[in-house]
Amino acid sequence: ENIFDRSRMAPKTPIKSEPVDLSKQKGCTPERNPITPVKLVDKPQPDPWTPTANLKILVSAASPDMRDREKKKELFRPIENSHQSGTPDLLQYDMVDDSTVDEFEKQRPSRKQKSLGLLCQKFLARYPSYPLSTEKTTISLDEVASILGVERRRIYDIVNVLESLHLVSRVAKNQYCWHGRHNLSQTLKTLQEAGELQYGELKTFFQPKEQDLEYKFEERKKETIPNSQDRPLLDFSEPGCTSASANSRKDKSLRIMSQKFVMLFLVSKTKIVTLDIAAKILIEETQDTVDHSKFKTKVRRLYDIANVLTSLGLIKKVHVTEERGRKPAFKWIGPVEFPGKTGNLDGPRGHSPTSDPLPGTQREACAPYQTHATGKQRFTRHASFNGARPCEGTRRKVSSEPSSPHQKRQDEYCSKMINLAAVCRQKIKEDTRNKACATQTILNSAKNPSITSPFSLLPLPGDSDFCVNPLPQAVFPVVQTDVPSLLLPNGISSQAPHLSTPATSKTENGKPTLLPNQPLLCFPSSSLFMLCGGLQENNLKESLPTTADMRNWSSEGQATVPPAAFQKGSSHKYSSPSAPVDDDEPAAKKQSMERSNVPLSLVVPKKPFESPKAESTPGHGCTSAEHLEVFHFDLASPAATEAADEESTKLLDSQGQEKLSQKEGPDEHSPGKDHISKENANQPFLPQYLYVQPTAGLSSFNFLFSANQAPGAISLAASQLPSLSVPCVVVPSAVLASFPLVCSSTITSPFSSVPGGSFSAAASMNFSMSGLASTTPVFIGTTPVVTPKVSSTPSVDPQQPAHPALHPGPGLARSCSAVKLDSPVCMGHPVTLLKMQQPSSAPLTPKSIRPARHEAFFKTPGSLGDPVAWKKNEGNQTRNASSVQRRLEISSTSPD
DNA sequence: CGATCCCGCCACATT
DNA sequence: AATGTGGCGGGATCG
Repeated sequence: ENIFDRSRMAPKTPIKSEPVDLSKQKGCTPERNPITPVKLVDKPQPDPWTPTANLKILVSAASPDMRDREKKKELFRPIENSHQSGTPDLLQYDMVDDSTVDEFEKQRPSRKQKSLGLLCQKFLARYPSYPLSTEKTTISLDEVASILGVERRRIYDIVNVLESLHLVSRVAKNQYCWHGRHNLSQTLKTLQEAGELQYGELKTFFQPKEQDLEYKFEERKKETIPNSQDRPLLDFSEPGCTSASANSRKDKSLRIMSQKFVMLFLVSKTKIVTLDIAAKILIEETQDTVDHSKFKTKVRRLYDIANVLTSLGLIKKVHVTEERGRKPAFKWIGPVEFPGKTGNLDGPRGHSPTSDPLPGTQREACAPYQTHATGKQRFTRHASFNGARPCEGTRRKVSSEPSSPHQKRQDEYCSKMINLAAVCRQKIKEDTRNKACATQTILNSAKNPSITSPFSLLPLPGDSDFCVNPLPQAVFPVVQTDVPSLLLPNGISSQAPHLSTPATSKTENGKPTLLPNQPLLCFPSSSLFMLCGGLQENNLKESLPTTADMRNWSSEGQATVPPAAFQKGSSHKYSSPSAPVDDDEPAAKKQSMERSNVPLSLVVPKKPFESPKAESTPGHGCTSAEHLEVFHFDLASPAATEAADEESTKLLDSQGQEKLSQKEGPDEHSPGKDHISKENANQPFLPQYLYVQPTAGLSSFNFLFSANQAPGAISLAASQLPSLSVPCVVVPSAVLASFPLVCSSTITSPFSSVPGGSFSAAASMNFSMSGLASTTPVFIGTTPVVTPKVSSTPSVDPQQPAHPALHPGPGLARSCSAVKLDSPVCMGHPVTLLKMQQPSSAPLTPKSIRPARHEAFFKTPGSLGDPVAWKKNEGNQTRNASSVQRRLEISSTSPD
């Protein structure tokens, strides 16, 4: 409730002012910004996902009853409406704002607002992309449905797809277990392998170009591919466990379709799959017949799947123009190469191996049940681990199928499938021995939900996932290695995916070392979004959704990305240094915290280096501190970003720049705002950069830097960090400052140092952050300068340019390297940093600094609220704005 | 008008 | 039989 209120409050204010304010203040409150967007009035559309979700959640929390009632319509509406503004939603109820908003929006929900994609984002926002291994999150369908205000049926659509990727597993009746993205890479890899077998031949066909190809494709399909019907090809999932019986029902076609759909992407050279081709392929045997109706239905389902995958940031919608015309298609934007083995997570990168060492597999699936497992599955699983039994695939046959006639075929297919599976399995094993092991275990464990945790616990090779968990052991050693891997994982829902891409870039960049650094960051994907959303409101939202953007960044930005991945992992690692134990607890706590925040899940990374300090704090102290840190982190970054964005946007926009945009991809977005949003999105990444952490309450420091690495910058950071840990710290303040700044420029005051100029600087910083620069701090300094640059052009190109300029910093460096940025920047960074420190810090002590920060933050209207509040999650939008502040508070607090 | 895809009926599975 | 799942496709929206 508290949260709720608070959020409301804050938002409200901003809201009120809305347009006007914006124009005036510009920076003032981040919140506003979001609101501003509202201006979108026109309908930004971007979706509010997060915000809305938060709102809903809040609402539900506040009054379940209301929720139910309103649930569908009313609730929705308001939310939706508000959602534009994001924050307002919550508020919506009251508030003047409403009136305002309502006026515009009110009208009706608009179908988009109820879209599966949006719903999925909301759903994903509720859970951490990389939950700690130790904890298991169970999902109650009814609960989620009511919270999100949708019918349960819709939740099934989401969960089924997520289940196909092993992000969740069914535990029991109405209960699903959230696994997060830890095993995503592994799952994708498996799918890719399976896809090679099944569709490898067709690869060529995928190219959209020719129809002819398509035809061929189809033909082959028939031949080659077995019919479908099979169940999950892959289903790694669970092992048989239980019942075998399971088989029942047609296998969830949606699940199978989802896997196949993903496989098509993974085996496609272009990574682009048009809907019609996918539908044809997926129709399976039916083949010829292909009734038009059937085709139509299939396409419908693909849209459902695509919406979820898009929300996950694995694909984005594109259009391929063929001779005939333009056809709807989707492009894979998730990780492509999976490191030899495991690859987990990393995905994005493609590079190789990062570290593969890790392997981690982890578990994934819990196997929900056996049910599915069909023969094939079995194999797969089996492969994974024992195999054994399973039921056979027979069940299927029996079942219904309209086309019983095909049974034979099916059988054949099944056998083929099985063979394939076996092959795949072998390959997989070979490839990833480790994985396999892990997987197996996982699988086994998977069965039991609880099991999972064990995995995590286990250090195994598998853990690689970076896991988070790995805790102690892994932690130490791992650090670097792990980190990278961690990075990979982007996670995050929408963001995450994005991240992944970036990750890739990272990899490139990276040096492994760098990577390690990255780990630092983590941020909850959602959180980011959330934040962003709050700030920018709609824009942000959009950004989120659009993974594509993310990609862009990543690709361009290079670095940008890593962020997500690390999140948790990184944090862990860092923290780990201190002691396993600490890690664990903290981790656990974190998780819990995160989870609660859900949206925010961050990981906090603690720095190993610091760890010592942390340790001092150890346990609880540490934990708390850590958490705090984390939050700060996350928040900060987001906030900063947001702020930056806002300001920048505002400023820029006004000027025409926007461009901060960094990277955004040129691709899509066009509108200024969009850009912004992108930026925001980027921002999330920002996190990569730095982090500050205060470790123990003490001083700590924090800092951060970017994951990305910036070579130069990074180097600094890295070296520094580790060693320095302390000194560097500064960042936070900077960050904070930035935030405030962001918020509104107003902040300047806080910033004291910066006033006017600084202000701008601050803004810039934000940008940078978002942009990529990992090094946020740097940015600051640099930023200012950059900012101007930024103005450069509008969007597209600008992005980078701007950023580069902006970023210069270390993170930048990375980015530079990768992207266009200029390296020079790097140089700047250091400097920047200094600046940063000075201002804030001069004082070395973090604490002292902090206060200042707070002030700044606080300034913001939102004000703070308790950390707790935001913790909760939702309310995000509102939070966004406020979040920043809160963060600040927290940070300060925590230390305290 | 084609692309999307929400909505929810209703069959089948599970309890 | 009740309840959980989820296939499916009509038809509303969107672009």
